[in-house]
This record gives sequence, structure tokens and C-alpha cells, in this order.
Amino acid sequence: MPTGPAALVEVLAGAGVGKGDLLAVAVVAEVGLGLAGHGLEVAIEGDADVLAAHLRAVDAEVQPRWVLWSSRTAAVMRQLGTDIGSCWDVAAVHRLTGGGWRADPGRVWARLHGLPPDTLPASPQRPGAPLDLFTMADRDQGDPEQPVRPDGHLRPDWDQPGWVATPERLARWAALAHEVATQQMAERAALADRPKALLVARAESAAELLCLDLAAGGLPMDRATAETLLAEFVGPRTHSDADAAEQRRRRDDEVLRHDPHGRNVDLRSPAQVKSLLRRAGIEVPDTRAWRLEPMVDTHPVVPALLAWRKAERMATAFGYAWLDEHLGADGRLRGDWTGCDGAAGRMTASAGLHNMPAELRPAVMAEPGHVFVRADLGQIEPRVLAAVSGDEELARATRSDDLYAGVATTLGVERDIAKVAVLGAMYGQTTGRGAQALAGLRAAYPVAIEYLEQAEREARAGRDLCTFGGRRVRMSNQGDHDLPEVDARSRAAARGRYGRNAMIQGAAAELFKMWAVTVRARGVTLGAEIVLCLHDELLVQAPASAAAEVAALVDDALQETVHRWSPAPSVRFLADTSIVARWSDAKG
DNA sequence: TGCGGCTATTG
DNA sequence: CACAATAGCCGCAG
Repeated sequence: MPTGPAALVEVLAGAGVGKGDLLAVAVVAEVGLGLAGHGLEVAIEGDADVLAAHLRAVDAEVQPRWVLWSSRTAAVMRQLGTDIGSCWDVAAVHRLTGGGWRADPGRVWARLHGLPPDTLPASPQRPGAPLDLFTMADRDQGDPEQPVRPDGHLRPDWDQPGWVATPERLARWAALAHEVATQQMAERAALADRPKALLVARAESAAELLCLDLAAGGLPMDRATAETLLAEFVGPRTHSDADAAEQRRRRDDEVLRHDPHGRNVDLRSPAQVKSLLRRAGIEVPDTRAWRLEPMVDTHPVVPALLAWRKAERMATAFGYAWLDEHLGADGRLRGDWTGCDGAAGRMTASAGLHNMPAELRPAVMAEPGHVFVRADLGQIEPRVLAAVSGDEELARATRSDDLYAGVATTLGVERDIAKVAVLGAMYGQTTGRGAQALAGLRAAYPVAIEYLEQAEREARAGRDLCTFGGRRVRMSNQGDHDLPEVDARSRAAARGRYGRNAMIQGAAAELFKMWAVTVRARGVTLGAEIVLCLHDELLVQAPASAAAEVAALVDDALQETVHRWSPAPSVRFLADTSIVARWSDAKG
């Protein structure tokens, strides 16, 4: 065991571990850390300071690509003061290659070794499995000090938080992660028809690190502004239950006074609202806003109800309780982030970060001395379609800033028609004006349309799909036995739409994440901090003095990303980038 | 208490 | 009113 960080660095260098080489790490604060790579297996014992010093030294001087079982390891490293820039995240790559969301070590190991999932031993990740581990089978499953059991599965207790770690066990655990990562890498490199599979795997790994940043850092939000806006929409903050009930009653009354039986109507109950509308002479199958919108003039209860819905929504989902729960004393709004959503692979966020009403966005404000660089990708989905399908004619349309205008000219229709037609084709729309224009689209862009229809056919048949970057989209278990037989056709159609769209949404997510992690990596030295990712939009906080530089970096990062990711150099992508004080500020 | 349905918000 | 997500409340089954 090397004594001290300098000695450790020397040992690693002596074994040939250099910049960018895979080096696996497993660490438990106050216990130790294990490192593995290039045939090396190193165990370091020590308290948090000792571990922190070793990690810092290796990261700074060796600059490896850290191999992690999952980003939880990166979170521990961050707590110890080492914020890593790149990694190979075994769990993230498993989700990419295997589809689905579960990616605990036992499952990853089982898939790579061809062990059927239904033989996985019991664990908190798999509560339904036969209880062989914690009951009687320890004897039958060999030496507990060996992480691999005689039956080939990983011992699930090795991955448990309650497992009393030793530095030696951590080194073994790291060695297994390294082995798995090497297999994953070979597997992705072997995907002959997915030349970007390795590139995307590295980007997805880095995206997990970005998610840690986003969760820890949060979104700058000015509390005073937020409270002012809330007061405007839902009234002042209440300080007692009676107060709150009174405020609620007053809000309800604005609607109920239009109804003779209003006293006993619960506006939160769709069925009772339907009855209320019936008394006003309005018969509707449901009470959604878009359905009631055309009837605002038929009876005063309708506009009152729509206004009530708006305020009720703001008060319950984005009211003072939401603010108190998620906005920290430091003025940062924090939620949980996931790097991929289990479907097509977009990032997700909780705490309202992805669906905050536009009316609250003025409260999202850069901190003193800082600005936001806000950038969003224009018309990313049809551009992605042009890229991944290789449709030369659609690629020609991407050369224009406004793709839909070009499509409209080609099709000889209005721009609005062209837009709904293109979007409808990507979503699988079968009715309305978009569907009518589909024939024109097929004639003008046969390659792109065939790409979508091929995906739809595969999906309808229940076969898994694979995005351009090599994300598997599981169709095999997609809602097959939850509805009666009568709906078989509509379920097949739904699967078709889902699959058709997943190929586009998924590839767009790959491109977006690669862009985001490139900005993250390049922006560090300028003090740029990504504070929000929103599917096609990046919000970066930067020191005001570096605003122009960061804005240029964001644009350069996009072109670099496109150059590396896109299969078709002729397809153009563009970002609308602006420097603003508030998220809501006008572009420019 | 858990879960599906309804509703609203975002890209 | 298609594709994806998070989230709250209601009504019903257990």
C-alpha cells in the first residue's frame, strides 16, 4: 500500500496509468478507497482528509477517466473535495446499452455475463426475488469475502450502504467496476452500425456528473421577486389554517356565485365541475381548459372557472409551500436530477424546475456580479431527423435559420401547415391538417419519412429500437397486459407513435447532453456554471466580466458537438444565445 | 394507504 | 391535443 498521495501517483504512473486512462474508484468516507486499473488494485485506508488528499492528487496529476459504479461515487468524491470532470459511469452506460432504468451492479454484471435477470439474488433493488441471501444460502454461495458467488452473480450485500467496507474490499469492488467498464466499452465499440456509441457513452457519463452539479448548485432565484409574483397571482401568504381556508373560500366563490347550487360544489372534483357546467347549459366530455376555451362567451361561469384553475394551480403546485420547500436560504432552487428518463433518455428534474410557469420566470435572476447566458437550440427535432435519417433534401432545409419556411416553399403550403406537418410526422399524428400534408412530406423527403415509418413498424411489432447514438428503447414490455383485448389496435398504434418519436427525441437528447457537458467542461476556467438544462435550452450563470466569452463558448461548444456527433456534415444546427439578467428577459 | 384518472405546466 | 416529463387532488379499491 503506497504511503501518501505522492507515492500513490508514482505507483499509478509506474503502472502506466496516464491521462484519460480508465481508473476505477470505490470510496466510503472515513473507511478508505480502492483504485483499480492497468492490472493494479490499490487499497488506501484513512480518514476523510487522507482520502481527500489522495483523490485530489490522482485527479490533478494522473487525470484519469474515473470509472464509477454510479454517480453516487462521484457524489462522495465531491464531498471529499474532488469534483471530477469526466468519468465512465457504469450505470449510465448500462441504461444506454440495455434500456430501462434499473442499473445496480448486480444487474449490470448479470447482463454482461449472460445471466438471466430472473436469477438475480434478492436485494433492495429486487425485493421480489427468492430470499436466498439473507436467509440460509450464505453457506451455499461461497466465501462472503469474494464478491462473485459460485453461481456467477455478484453478492448483493457488497453494494449495500450497510455493508461494512474495508479498503481491501473497496479495491476489489473497484476492480470489478473496471472489468465491467472494459466490457461495456468493448460492447459499444463493437456496435458497427452505431459509430458514435462510445462518444455518446462518455457524454452520458459526464451528464451524470452534470446532474450532481445541478442538484447541488440549484437555480438562482430571487425570493423577494418570487413572493411578489405569487402575491399577485394567489394573494398574500396566509399564517393560519383558518386564514388559508378563508382565502380558498373567497377564490371558490368567484366561480360558485355563477351557479344556483354552488354552495356544495367542489371545484377540485372534475365530476362536480361537469355537473356545474351542465347546469349552465354546457355539455362536455371532460373539463380541460382547451375544451372550455371556445366557450368563454357562452356563460360567465366558464371564464371564472378557467381563472380559478390558473390560480388554484399556482397556489397548490407553485405556491408558498413550494417556495419554502425548494428555495434555499442562499437563493437557490434545488431539485433532484436524473440524466435520462428511462424512455428516450431526456434529462428530468423535480421541484418544478422543468415545468415552472412562465409567469414565475422573472424571479429567476442572476446573482450580483453575474449574468445568465441563455441559449436554446432552434428547431432541434426536425434538424435531428435530417441528421439521423440522412435525408439530403431535409438537410438542405436545415441550412436556413427557419427550417419550416424552407419546407413550406418545397411543399407549396403556408409555413404553419408545414410546421404542423413536420411535427405531426415526428409525433405520429394521424388526423388534422398535419396528416393531410403528410403525402407531400413523403414525396419531398422520402428518406426521412421512411426512417420514421421504419421505427413505427418495429415499435408496433414490439421490437426494441436503437437511437442513432445507441440508446436502446425498450418496446418488449410496453403496456401489453394492462388493458382489455379490445384495445389491442389502439395500443399498437400508441406504441408506434411512441417509437417513432423516441428515435427523434432520444437522438436530440444525446446531442443536447453532449453540448451541455462540453459547456460544463470548457466553462470551468471562466467561472461558468450551468444552472438549468431544459431539453433544448441551457441556462449558464457566469461572472458579468466573462459574459461575452461564455456566450461565445456556448456557441462554439455547439458547433464542436455537432461536428463530433452528427453523421451528416450538411445538417446545420443553431443556438439562439443571449446575455440576460433574468431568465425571462427578451432574447437578443 | 395505494393507485388510476383528471388536470395543468413545461419542452 | 399527437411525444416526453413532474405534480397535486379526487375517488375508489383493499
